[in-house]
Amino acid sequence: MARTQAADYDERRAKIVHAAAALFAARGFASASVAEIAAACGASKSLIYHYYPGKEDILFAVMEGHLAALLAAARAVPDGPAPDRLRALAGALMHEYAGAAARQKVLLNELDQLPPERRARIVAEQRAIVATVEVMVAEIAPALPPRQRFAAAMLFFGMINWTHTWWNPAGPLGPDAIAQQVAAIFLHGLHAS
Amino acid sequence: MARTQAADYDERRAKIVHAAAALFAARGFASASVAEIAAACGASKSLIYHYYPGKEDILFAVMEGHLAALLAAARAVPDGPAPDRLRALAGALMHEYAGAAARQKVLLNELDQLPPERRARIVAEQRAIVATVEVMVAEIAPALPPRQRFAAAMLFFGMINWTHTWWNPAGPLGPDAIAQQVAAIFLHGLHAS
DNA sequence: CCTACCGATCGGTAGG
DNA sequence: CCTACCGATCGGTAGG
Repeated sequence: MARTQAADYDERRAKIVHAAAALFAARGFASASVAEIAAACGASKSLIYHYYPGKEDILFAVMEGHLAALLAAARAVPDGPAPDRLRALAGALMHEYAGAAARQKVLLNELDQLPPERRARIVAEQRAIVATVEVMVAEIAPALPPRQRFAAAMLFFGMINWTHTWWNPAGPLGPDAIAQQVAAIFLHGLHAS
Repeated sequence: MARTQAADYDERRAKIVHAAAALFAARGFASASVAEIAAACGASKSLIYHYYPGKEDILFAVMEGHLAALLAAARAVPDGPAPDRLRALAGALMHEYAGAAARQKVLLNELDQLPPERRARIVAEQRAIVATVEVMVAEIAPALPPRQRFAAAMLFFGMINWTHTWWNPAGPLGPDAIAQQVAAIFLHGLHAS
């Protein structure tokens, strides 16, 4: 039987992942050192290695945790007509990004730093979210050839995901304002295609 | 007085920048080594340092060269009604990206690896291209509040720039097909806003 | 334009 | 004899 763990085991893991996300976002995965992550946690490097077997495992934890939140947000979109679902998804994603800018940036920029197997798992989860949008596109624009359905879905994610380069969640345009503008452009644009 | 230079001086610099762009795109700036760049050029590490004072200067050259091409493409868009200019710009950018996928990826992913002054210069050049789209937006949707004009322009670039994550230039959808779809969605979407 | 190196710092692990 | 953690240092490699 396993013996007792530190009472705050999960809390500590979460703190490490959080600090790592901020560092990886600011300086890049390869440039940020484990020593910096440890310092940001007020702990020793050995403590980090007690909780994670390696630096790369921390990167994977950052991405997996963020993707799990995105998938949950996508699944929480209520049933209804496709345009409503798309608006709801845009809003849910923008709200998720607003509170997780660092994790979002890491997910988008550091995928190549993962070994093939783990990268494939992340990509598969991303594709699951994309697939939900492809279904909406098929419903909104039935005349669109299947080949362009995927492209259309990716143009939607382009508008949404690119926001991390220019959008300030604390600025005058909140997550809902951006989500509405994205959904409006996409829905009217698709309909006219 | 300056002594003579190698006859193929510019050619060699271009080769270094090209090899570096491929390496930086594939492994990231921090993870790619100068030794790898040298090997890709069939040269020694010292040869690289003869042509560029440091690794970061090579990164800057990759970005500057690519942005110069993008700016030239943007300036080559002929005068006319804003919708026509936007369609032409989308096509010009997609054609530029099609032949420079590695440079495009480096420009989008490694900006943080540049020191503040140089990063500011790159950002300023990017903003110049964005400004041309803001002018088009103002012409297409005069009712749109100025504050949302910038956001709309960035949503356009989101669709365009995000293509580097999913689009295969050699696939069934060529640069013109993507550009047309982007322009159609954006123009119809904006008009209805 | 190369080989031979340097100061520094990396990710990861030893003993206690 | 366990888990949780520390100070110190390992072998190897980075940019220059």
